[in-house]
Parts: sequence; C-alpha cells; structure tokens
Amino acid sequence: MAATLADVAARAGVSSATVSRVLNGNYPVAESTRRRVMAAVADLDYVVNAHARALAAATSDVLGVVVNDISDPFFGVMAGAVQGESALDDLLAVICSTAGSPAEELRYIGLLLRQRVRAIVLTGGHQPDSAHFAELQALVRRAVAADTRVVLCGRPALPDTGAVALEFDDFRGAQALTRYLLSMGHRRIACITGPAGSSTTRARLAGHLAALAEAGVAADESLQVPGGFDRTSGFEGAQVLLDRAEQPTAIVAANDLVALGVLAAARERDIDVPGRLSVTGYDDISFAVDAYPALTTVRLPLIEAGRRAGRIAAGREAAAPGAVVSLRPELIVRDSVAAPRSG
Amino acid sequence: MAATLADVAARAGVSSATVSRVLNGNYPVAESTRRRVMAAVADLDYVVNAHARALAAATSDVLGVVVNDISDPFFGVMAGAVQGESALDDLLAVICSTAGSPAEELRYIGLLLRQRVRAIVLTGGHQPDSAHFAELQALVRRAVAADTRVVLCGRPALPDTGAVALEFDDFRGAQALTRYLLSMGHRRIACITGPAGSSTTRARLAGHLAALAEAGVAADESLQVPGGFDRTSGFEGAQVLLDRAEQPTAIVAANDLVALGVLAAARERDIDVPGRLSVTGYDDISFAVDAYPALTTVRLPLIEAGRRAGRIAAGREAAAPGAVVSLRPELIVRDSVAAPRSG
DNA sequence: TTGTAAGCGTTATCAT
DNA sequence: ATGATAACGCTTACAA
Repeated sequence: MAATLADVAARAGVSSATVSRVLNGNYPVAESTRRRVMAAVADLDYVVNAHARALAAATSDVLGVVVNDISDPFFGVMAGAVQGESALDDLLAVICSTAGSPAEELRYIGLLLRQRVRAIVLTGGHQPDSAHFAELQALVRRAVAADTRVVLCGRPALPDTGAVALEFDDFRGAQALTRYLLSMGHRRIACITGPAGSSTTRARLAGHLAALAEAGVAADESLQVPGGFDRTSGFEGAQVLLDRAEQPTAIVAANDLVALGVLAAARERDIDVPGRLSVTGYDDISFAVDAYPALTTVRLPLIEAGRRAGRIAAGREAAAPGAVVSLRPELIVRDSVAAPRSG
Repeated sequence: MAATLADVAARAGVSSATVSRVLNGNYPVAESTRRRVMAAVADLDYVVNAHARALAAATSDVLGVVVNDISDPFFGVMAGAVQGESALDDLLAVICSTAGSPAEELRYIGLLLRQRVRAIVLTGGHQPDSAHFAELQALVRRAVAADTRVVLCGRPALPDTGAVALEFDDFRGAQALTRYLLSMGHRRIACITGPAGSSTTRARLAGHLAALAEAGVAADESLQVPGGFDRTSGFEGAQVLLDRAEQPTAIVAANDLVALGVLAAARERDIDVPGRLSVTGYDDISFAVDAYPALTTVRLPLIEAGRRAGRIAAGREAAAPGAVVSLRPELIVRDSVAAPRSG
C-alpha cells in the first residue's frame, strides 16, 4: 500500500541505497540526484517505516514514561517535562498509566522492552515489600544490561540495577512541614497518609514522625489514617478525623489533592481553615495556590526532575549508571496554616 | 546482544516458526514442545522485538495522541481516558505535546505516521485560517488512506478526510453560559477569549454573542480581550479589564484555568467575587469545584470523549469514516456568579 | 504438529 | 558518487 524505499528508488531511477542516503543525509550525494530523489519522495507521499529502520539500524526513536495516572497533575507535569525535553531530540514518548499497580508497571516495562525503547523513565513510588519488587529489580537490571537506559524520576533508587535515580527527599520535606506546624504551636497533628506500603508514604511519614520526636511530641497512631493520593481520600479521611471526640488542630495531607479533599470536608462542616483547623498539602501542584485558603505545602521540583530525566533518557546529559541525585523540596508557606486556637 | 527467536529455537531444539507459534498462541502446538519453548524463553530472557514483528506482520501496537499540553488537566484527562481504554487492547500510547503550534502538530503527525501507528487521536483546536490547515487536511487524508484511523477528540470535524470526529458543541455551551449570566441580570459582560484564530475560541465566542444578540444586548468589542488558555492569560486579561473606567459586572473566561487567573487578579484587588464581579469558567476540570468561589462553568464530557476515542482508535468500537458525533456540554452552576449590584 | 523459506522495508558493507 | 546485497528478527504460506 504505502510507498517503500524501492518505489522511490525506481521512480527516481536510482538504487534504494541512494535514496536511503539522501534521506539520512549522512553521506555525500550529488545535488542533482538528491533533487530527483526528493521529488520522487514527494510524488509518492513516501514516509519512512520506523520499524524497518529500527530493525536494520538497531535503534529506536521512542522512550517510555511510566506514571501512576497521567491525568493527575503531579504526573502530568513530570511527564510533560520529560516529553518536552526528549522531543528536542526528535524522540517520541510512550506514556503508560499504571494506576499505582506494581503488576501493571511490570507489564508496561515489558511492553516497552519489546519496543526496544531507548530509555524508560519510571515515576511514582515503590512498594518495597511487595512480591513484585524483586521482579522489578530484575527487570530493570535486564533492561539496563540490554542498553536501555532507566531513569527513576522523583522515585527512590533501585540499588544494583544500574538505573539512574533523581530522588525527591521526602523525608526532609515532610520534616520541614511538621516542624513548621510545630513552630506554629500545633501539638495534636493528624495525618492522612498515602497508601500503606508505598515508599513515598513511608518517607513522608518518617519525616513527620522525626519532627515530632525531636520536639518531644508523642506520636498518636490513632491520628494516622491511611488513604490514597486522591481528593476523595482526603475528603473521607477528614470525615473520620473530624468525627473524633478530640479533634486534631492540624491535618497533614499526603499530597495537595488529598488536602483539597480535606478542605472540602472542612467547608462542608463549616470548620474554618485555618482558624479552627490547619491543613497542609505536599507537591505544590499548580492549583495549590488557587485553593481556598491557598495551600501551605512542600514544593517538589517536578519540572526540573522531569527535564533532567528527559535529558538523561535522551542521552543528552551524561549520568553514570546507578548514579543517584537527591532533589531538595522546599517549604511553601501560604494561608492554610495558623496557630491553633488556645483552649 | 539480546536473544532472538532463532536463539530460542536453537535452545529448545525446534524451528523458529514453532517458537513464533507458541509465542503467539494462534496455532496448535504440542504441549510438550510448548513447554520446552517457554523454558528456553525464560532461560534466555527473550523479549520479542516489536519492530521485527511490526515489519513482518505489518501491524503495530501503538497509537498516537496529540495534545496541546499534557500537563494541562484538560488534555491530561482526555489523554488518560484514551490511554486507559486502548490499554485494554494492549496498545501503547505515544503522547505528543504541541504547545498549540500547528507546525508542531504536523511534525508529530508525520513522526507518528513513520511509526505506522494504528491510529492517531487529535485533540485541541484547529486554526482554520492558518497556512497549516490545508496541510493538516492533506496529511490526515493520507493517513486515513494508509489505513491509519484518525479520531478527532473534542475537536471539530475535518471534512473530506475520513477522520472520525467527536466534537464538543462549544457554541451551545458558551451560549448557555451567557444566557445564564444574562438571566442573572448581567448586561456588561466581558470576555477573555482564547487565542485568536482558534476554532475553539471562535465557537465559544459565537455562542456568547448569539446569547447576547437574542437578548437584545449590544456586544461591546472593547470588552473582548484575547489571551491563551492558561492561568496567566486570565490574570493579565483581568488586569486590563479591571483597569477600565467602566468595569464589567461579569467576566467570561476562555476556560477554567483562565478563570482561576481572573479570580486571582480579583483577589489581589480585593474585588469580591461574586459580589462585585461574577466569573465563569469553561471545561469543568476537576479543580473547578475547589476554586474560591467554586466555579460556575460548562462541563465538557472529557472522559467520555477520551474513552470513546480510545475505543474507536483501538478498533473496538465501529465508526464510519468521516462520522461526526456532537457531544453536549452541560452548564454547571456553582458559586462564582451572582446578580450584579444594582446601581 | 512441525519445518522450510520467502518476504517485510530499512541500513550498512562492499564493490565499482 | 552510486549500486548490489547481505543482514536485522519476525510472520506466514507452503510443505512435509
């Protein structure tokens, strides 16, 4: 159906090798033939077949990006940065949404490997104790061995796999946030955590507890309710927390989306934020500033991480196999936190 | 480097044809050989080469999705729906961000065509008068002729190209919105429109003007300020409008993001919304409800459109070439509109 | 049920 | 500067 190199060659009265040369422009070709060839290309609406090319040249022009959910701005922003940066090298990005399922993640990595992608960028969190974790490590190791760069973007390193990691230091971010809450006078601080078992949840919770510990404030497990990373988790988690006899003076949400849910729940109950309840987010997605009240949160360098991951994936920025970079989060103080009401 | 079918065949002591058969499972193979083959596959960490397969079988397992900006939730949600639906057929989705540039769009479509993608889903708007438009039509026509399905998702039809269109009826959506504003008593209604020349901008503006006309309200061109589809355009557009001697009682924003910018500008000037100024959005992205005040807007069936586009692209849902479906938007009344202050 | 072998559309190595 | 031609790794008639 579609025209092939041979068709173009026939039409231009040259060999297919010559056509290939003018198309790739990496070989001397007489100007006159080049023009004849280009004319034939135009006449026939010829479009190279990337598969044939990939097969013959053993290279591919696509990279894979694995995210939990591309419609979540946290991932959308990172994926966009990866894509934008890699597009500079004419690379295409396959984007895969796992919905947070480690099994799906493995499946997608497998599919990407079949495609012989140049690189795979993995975002999101690990589930260190899941049965899938060992499989993941093995798969990544194999990928790297097969010359497929693997970049962990905003995700903990995968030791001994050769994957490059751009980690977010969630421990410090969460610690800074809780320290701030403490400094404002809060003592009864509740958390709506991310999914149990996720590395992100662990790191953020650990940072929170560390801040509590250093201030000599006892951690109350009944104030930790688990959830997901979505608005609904925040809404529901807040209901649970606000039904308690002794209400918290502050709620630390797993991320901004969760915080938005908390704010909605508070609004529904006519609880003034931050007057009667302080709320914090995490990530600083672009909407955090438009929430009401504007969210006090922790800014993660999503774009910087994505861009850099894109450059490393594209091979434009060097990175030693197994290198790990830690990216510092930044506390962003806005309006959703105030001192607790005395009494 | 990587193991090939032949390697597996050698190891299993069978022909490569047999290996291909067990891998594809579309041919009878003796259970004993199947096991030997699978064992060899595992031993060698064999992974099929999708390029070789695509070349030989003349089919590909990927589809392309073209968006303006994947980090914008409007596109993120649609792209996510397309991807999620097509993943059911084990298809991979290449996502391309054009930043609204028609030239980039053409470039990406070309790249996708090389990849011999199964289908291309185009989102966003057209620029009917741009020089690129004719090229776009020609390219789409060629794609369809080459058996690449093209689905226009939330985007106006492309006549005579064979592309299937899932249109949003922006005229009616905008009309309903302005009618509502009018019914609340507004007469001096300003607009911050999308980019001049975009089909989306035109349709929404036309709906707005139609509503004005049917109510016998004269349209004041000085109340229309152009912009982009981002928050900054809203912020800046609002500054311009609010600097006018005679301020509008309502601002119709090009979309929710723009409306968020307008709200921010109003907040900065201590202008009460909706008390002194009403503001409307468009799209009903998920954050619209969390804005302050919650945005009155027009809901577009983004997920429905994306899912359906994904199904058509995957070939799971039939659609006659050139078919065009119009999806109805819905007015969502929340808190950002009130009656104008008398006087 | 299994093997043989001819493509699929490029690139790349030799020649010329 | 250009042409043959052998890969590249798989699918798929056609045989056996």
